[in-house]
Amino acid sequence: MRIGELARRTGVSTRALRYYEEQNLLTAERSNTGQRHYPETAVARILLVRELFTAGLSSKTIAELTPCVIDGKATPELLDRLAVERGHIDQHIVDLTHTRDRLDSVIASASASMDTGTPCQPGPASTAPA
Amino acid sequence: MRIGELARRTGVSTRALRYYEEQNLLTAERSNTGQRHYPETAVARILLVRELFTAGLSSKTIAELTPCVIDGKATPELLDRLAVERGHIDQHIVDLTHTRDRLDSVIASASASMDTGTPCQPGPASTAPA
DNA sequence: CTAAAACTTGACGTCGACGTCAAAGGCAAG
DNA sequence: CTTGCCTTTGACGTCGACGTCAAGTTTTAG
Repeated sequence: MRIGELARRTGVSTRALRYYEEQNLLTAERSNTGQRHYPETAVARILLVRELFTAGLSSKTIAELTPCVIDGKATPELLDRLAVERGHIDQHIVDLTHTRDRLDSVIASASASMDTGTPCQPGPASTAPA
Repeated sequence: MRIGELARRTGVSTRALRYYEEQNLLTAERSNTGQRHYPETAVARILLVRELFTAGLSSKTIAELTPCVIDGKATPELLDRLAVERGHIDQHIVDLTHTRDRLDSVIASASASMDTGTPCQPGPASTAPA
């Protein structure tokens, strides 16, 4: 498969795919005229890379970890790095959950104040009041 | 309180604080010589702003929503925006949880393969195999 | 064979959240 | 008054993940 089809099938731009290759997140066979050719497995690989980008990892980190995730090439150091990144993601989840809950209570009290017509005395969830 | 103390107490640089003001995330009194002076409540406000930045909101979005979160100034439109952002955060949590679980299974199978000495046949969690 | 579509490398542009440096003015201590 | 830290505005720099031309090949459709 060539780069255009891979782009369509993954929803990732060709520019991004070339960028991924440049960052060693992806390898490609070359035809004798220089065009990239990808195997079917490239699709899953791209989706993994996207997933890790979405999780906030940098291309450098992804480049270090994908061999482990894809091929099961795991050294103790890579497993450490993997655990560290897992920890970051976990912390991010904790933070996001906290923020979401806070927004929920803001929405709840704001909705209530709109219902009652009161100017919204902030409830116990607000951090602001002195 | 002047900008330096606020910076120390929030762990945010003075540059960032001026940037926040420029983006209308923060207001400051000015002394007759032009120096910024903040009330105690500014500390909590900064922490809220940081929380929302961490949650992936842009300064523009934060500027639109903080009046609602801080002062309870809620119009139906703001409540909508708030709910939309809550949804984004929620989706992000779902994505991150999925990625974390995937990393977990990679770590588990990689650890197992290191224990057994096998070259790590990917388990049911891997998306890669054709 | 020819025109269109797809592909190549190279290089500059973008955007957001600041970092960093510069030049100048403010403020409390000795 | 001067020393030294704090603060001011202004403006350019940065970094990552691409977007966007540009100019030239290659592949495909007719």
